[in-house]
Amino acid sequence: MPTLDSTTRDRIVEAATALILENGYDGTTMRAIAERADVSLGSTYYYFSGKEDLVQGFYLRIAREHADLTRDRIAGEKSFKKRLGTTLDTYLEVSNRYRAIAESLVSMAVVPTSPLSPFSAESKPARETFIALYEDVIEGSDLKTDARLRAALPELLWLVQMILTLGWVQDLSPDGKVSRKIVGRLAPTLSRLIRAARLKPLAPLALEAVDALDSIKEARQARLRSGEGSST
Amino acid sequence: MPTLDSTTRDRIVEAATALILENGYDGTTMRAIAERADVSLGSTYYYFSGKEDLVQGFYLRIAREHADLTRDRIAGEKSFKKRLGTTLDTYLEVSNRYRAIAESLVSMAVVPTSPLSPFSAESKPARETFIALYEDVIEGSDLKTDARLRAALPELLWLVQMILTLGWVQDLSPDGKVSRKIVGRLAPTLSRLIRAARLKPLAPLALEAVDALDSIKEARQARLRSGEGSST
DNA sequence: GTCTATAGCAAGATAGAC
DNA sequence: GTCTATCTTGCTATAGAC
Repeated sequence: MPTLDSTTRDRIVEAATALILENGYDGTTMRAIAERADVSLGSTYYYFSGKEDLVQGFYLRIAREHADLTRDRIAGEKSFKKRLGTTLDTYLEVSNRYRAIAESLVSMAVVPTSPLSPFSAESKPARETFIALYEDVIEGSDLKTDARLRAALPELLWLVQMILTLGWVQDLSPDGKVSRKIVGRLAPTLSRLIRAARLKPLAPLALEAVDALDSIKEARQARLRSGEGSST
Repeated sequence: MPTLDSTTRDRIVEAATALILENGYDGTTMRAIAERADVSLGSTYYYFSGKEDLVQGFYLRIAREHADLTRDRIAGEKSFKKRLGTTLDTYLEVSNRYRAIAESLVSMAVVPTSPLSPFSAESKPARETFIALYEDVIEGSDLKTDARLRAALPELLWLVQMILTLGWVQDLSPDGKVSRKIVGRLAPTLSRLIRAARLKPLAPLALEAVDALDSIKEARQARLRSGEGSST
C-alpha cells in the first residue's frame, strides 16, 4: 500500500503498467521496467516473482472499470435483455482499452495452474467483482426463471463472458466490430433461453448447464487435494 | 518420414517429440533437443524456424489419430447421438495422450496471429481433417435437421470441439474424468438441440449460431486485407 | 549449394555481497 | 532491501566443411 512518498514497489508498478500498455507484454523487458522505475533489476525481482506477477493487477482494474461503467448505464433500466446487453457491450468496450495486452493475458490465463487463470485464488478479487456485477444485473431486472438456474446464473454469465473474451481475442477486425455484432445477438438470445428454461424442450438443457458448472468446480477441488493453491 | 538412415531432420523431430512429451514444452530446451539428436544447435535452427515450428506437427498427428480411431468405432452405427458421443469421447481419449503438452499448446493456440492458431493457414491440414471427420459423422447418421444448419454443422461441431478443448485443459481431475462426464451429457444435449432446430423456440437460435460462424470467418478475412497469412 | 560449428546477443531469472 | 554479478536459454549471424 502506498504511503505519502512513492515507494519502490509503487514506482515499479507504475513503470510496468505504462510500458506494457505502450509496448505490449512481450515488448516490455524487465530491464526496461527497472530502468524506468529507477531501480535495479534485482530489486524488481525482489518485489515481484516475475513478469507475470506484474500483470495480475490488470484483472482487477478491468473488473472495476467494467462494474463502475455498467452500473451507471443500467441504472433505472428494468429489462433483463437490455441490462445484459449493456453489460456485455460495456465489457467489450473496456476490454478494447487493453487490447494491446489481451493476447498475452489470455495466453497466460488459459493455463489452469497459472496464478493468472481466472479461476485461481489470486484472481479471486477480480472474479468476485465480475460475479457480483452479474448478480446486480439480474437482481434489478424483470427476469423470472427456474430457481436453480437463477441461483447459478451470475456465475454462468461470468463463464459466458470468459468464452466471449476468447472469441473477442480471435476477432481481428478493427475495434472488435464483429464481436460487438455477435454480442448484439447474444444478449437477446441468452435472455430468451433463460426465460424459456422452464419450458419443455429447454428445461433439461438448463439443468445440464448448472450441473456442468458444478462439475467444473468439482474438477478444481479435485486438484486442490494434491497440490498448489487455487480456488473457486 | 524416416528413410533407411535417419537424416538430421528426422533425428531432430524424433528428439523433440520425445523430449516435449517427457518434459513438456517449457521444460524442453532447444539445446537439449540438439544434444539428444546429436546435432548442433545451429543445425536445429537451420531446419526449424524455432521451437513453435517443431510443435506444429502435433496437430496433424492428433487429428489423424482421432479420425482413424473414431471411424473404426462408429462404423455401422446409425444413431447420430451415439456417433457424436463416440467422436467426442475418442477426442478426449486421444487428447489425454498429449496432456503433457496440452497447456503449452493451447496457450499458443489462443493467439490469433500465431501459426499455431487452429484457424491459421499452417493449421489447415489438421483443421480439415477434423472437419471432414465431422462431415462423415453426420453423413452416415440418421440426423435430419434444418438445411442451413446442416451445411454449417461440421464446422460448428469442430468449433464445439475447440471450446471443449479449452474446458478440458482447465480440467485438473485425474484422466480428465470431469471432462468425460460433461461430454457424456453434451452429446445427447447437442443432438437434441440440433434435431429441434426447426421447432419454434430454437429455430432462431440455430440461425444465430450459423450467422455467428459466418461473422467469425468474416473477422478473419478482415485481417487478411491488412497483413500476414492466415485463413479459414 | 547444402549443411554444421561456433560465437555472441538479449532478456528472464537467481545468488550473494552489503 | 538494494545492488552487482552471473547463469540460462531462445535466437541470430557468420565462417567454413563437405
